[in-house]
Amino acid sequence: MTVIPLSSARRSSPRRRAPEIIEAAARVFAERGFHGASTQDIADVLGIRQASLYYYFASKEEALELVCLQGVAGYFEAAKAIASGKGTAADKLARLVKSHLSPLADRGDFVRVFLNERQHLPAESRRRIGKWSRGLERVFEEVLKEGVRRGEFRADLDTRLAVLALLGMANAVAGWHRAEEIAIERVSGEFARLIADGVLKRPQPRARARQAPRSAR
Amino acid sequence: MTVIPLSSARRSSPRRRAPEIIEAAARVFAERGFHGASTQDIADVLGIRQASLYYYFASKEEALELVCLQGVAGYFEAAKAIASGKGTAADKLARLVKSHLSPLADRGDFVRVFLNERQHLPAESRRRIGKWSRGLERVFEEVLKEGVRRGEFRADLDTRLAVLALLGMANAVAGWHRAEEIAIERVSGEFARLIADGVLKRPQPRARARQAPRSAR
DNA sequence: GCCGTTATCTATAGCTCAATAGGTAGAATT
DNA sequence: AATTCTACCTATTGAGCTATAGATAACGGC
Repeated sequence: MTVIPLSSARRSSPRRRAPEIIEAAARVFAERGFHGASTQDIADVLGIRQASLYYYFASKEEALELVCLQGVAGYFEAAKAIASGKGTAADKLARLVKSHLSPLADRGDFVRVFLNERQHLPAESRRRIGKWSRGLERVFEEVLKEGVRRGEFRADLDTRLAVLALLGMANAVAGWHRAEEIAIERVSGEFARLIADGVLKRPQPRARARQAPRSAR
Repeated sequence: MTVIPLSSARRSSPRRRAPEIIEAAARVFAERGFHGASTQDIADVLGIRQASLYYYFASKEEALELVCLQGVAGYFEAAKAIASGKGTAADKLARLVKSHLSPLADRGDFVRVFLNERQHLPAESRRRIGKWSRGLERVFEEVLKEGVRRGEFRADLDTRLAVLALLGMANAVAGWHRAEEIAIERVSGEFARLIADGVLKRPQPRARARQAPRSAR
């Protein structure tokens, strides 16, 4: 018969030794977009032939999924660890921002591809990956709600909109942090301050009352 | 000879009656991205044949440029009018945000295409269009600097980073304002508040000292 | 009632691209 | 030493896409 049942099982295994290949894909996808990039472009980066790529992935779309997966990896876990840890809500928020921006330094291409190209994933993997995003939003929003409950944050804060604002602001960094020559550490700090205090100057606060005045929990 | 000098001059004129065509292009580009969309897709939206599109534009890239132009149109002028008008810096900032978000309501597709696809424009038109962006950033930054000078805003504010944060936050709205069912008016208000005040609750300010305590100018 | 213009159409050239088939040199395994 | 596996290669197919060429139907002006 025409069946070669091994091949499909085989094909999914040798991916272990392929980090270079997906890194090249990430670079190319980040630069030209998924549809704007050809598999030839990826091969050129690696110095191999176009067809040789198919030893490492079964389709261009699978390559995109692998890149996107590395683009979100760890975000949720890191955020959850911070949210369920110690500290005031304001402290947690600052640390969330910092932790959210730090991957830009060492795998910016992956993050950019996730942010800009995930829409071109086939429906199924898009939904699978989308869950991480929504989970992350939930973690951020819970910290905001906690802050409101504890009286640290404004009672009239729309936490949903605040999350979207915050993530929009943070994710946009991926778009310019190369062109602007500035360390992400610096950006994290400034953003945390901006989110907490805004731009307005206050009639200096007598006591720096950041500790929650309400009862525990 | 082989020259048909009329044709190229002709080609650029009948565009007057073509708003439907670029709107269809905007919709398709917004949905699938420039490279992910085919001219066939655009024709399908309009119910005409693929080749007929070339009566309205000379190339797919020109179509993208036309869409992008409508995606930025007016932003700079509106912002400049606000910046050079009356009011406190905080008021101006709030109005800038509102004016920046309002085009999303009636030409969201154009704005989205400008934001996400302008990178795929040919170098020349990309640079031409990029000037509007940079001009807009400058207007925003000048309002921020004015606020600092007048003592309305924090003296230690990094105005460049604040602009990027603010625009990142605002531009991200294009990505979700459909899915989240919320009026942009509402978003503008909440964002303006967020930018000014941040999320923190203050030990209630005695006097709502928003008027500049410094000398005029 | 002829003529130019406008807004389409059909047909197709020419190209790029993803993906498959099948081969092979060298390293590792037995 | 023979065999298997790994990491490529060459060659090609077939689909899809942009853009051009040339025809035409409807219509308004003269």
